[in-house]
Amino acid sequence: MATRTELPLRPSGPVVCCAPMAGGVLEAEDAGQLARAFKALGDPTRVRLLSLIATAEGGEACICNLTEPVGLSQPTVSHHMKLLVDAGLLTREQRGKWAYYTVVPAMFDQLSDALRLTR
Amino acid sequence: MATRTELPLRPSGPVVCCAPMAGGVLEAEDAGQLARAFKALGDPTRVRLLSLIATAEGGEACICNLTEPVGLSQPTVSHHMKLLVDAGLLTREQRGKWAYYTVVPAMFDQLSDALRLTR
DNA sequence: TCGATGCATCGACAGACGTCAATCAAAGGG
DNA sequence: CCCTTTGATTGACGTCTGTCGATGCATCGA
Repeated sequence: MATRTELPLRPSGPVVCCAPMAGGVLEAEDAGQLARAFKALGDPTRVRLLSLIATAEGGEACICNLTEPVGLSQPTVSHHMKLLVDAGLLTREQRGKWAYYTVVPAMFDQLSDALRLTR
Repeated sequence: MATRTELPLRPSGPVVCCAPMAGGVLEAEDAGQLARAFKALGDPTRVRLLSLIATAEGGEACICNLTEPVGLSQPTVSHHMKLLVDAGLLTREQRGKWAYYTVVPAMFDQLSDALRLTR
């Protein structure tokens, strides 16, 4: 395809996402991929959850560590976490009774690059 | 803690977005600022519009240049453009009959930085 | 002055979203 | 084995969002 002036899409990347944004005009599919990820970031609660996890000891946190800080019910927090995992921003690992969540740096890198207008 | 892995925001940007976030977890207000901007990016049509403008001749475009590429009605395109302007991602300038839209690089820089986990 | 053009606004509507209480499922501990 | 703990799922709710057609408001050309 002719589109590839910037915000390149790594076909071989570990994470499936994103070919933006100032290069050729983004086609519908690429725009959809990007928008899906950004939509997950478009809620203040989810931004706080990500911030909490990223700054937590060991870079991980379980639901029980997150419910109180954000001041929402446990089902709501679980709901947001699922969205973040589905968006590829977090990974989930079950250890015993607890579910530990960790950020996916590669995804953040890709999104960060997607917003860079200059090469 | 020692390594500052967080979702930071540059407080010194020329664009009004996002208060300085003192050291650790993002507070509610800061998270809200960030989320507002990302929410504007959370729609495929808006991502395409931004891409179209960023790659356009002279870095600007009017509604009439955007309606056909995205395949939506003029009112809908105007609606999206207003959201993008309100989010600080675009500026609008009326010249004669036409309204020209341009991207705001500083805002993209800020958001890009906010997604960087490593300092 | 009149008609055409470019956009914004309005009103409406279907679908998506954020939230909660209630419930369910699995893992540990006694 | 129960009973507690942790977290996911379900069902319901009010609100927000994306889209359109119709309309209003400037600006320009004739």
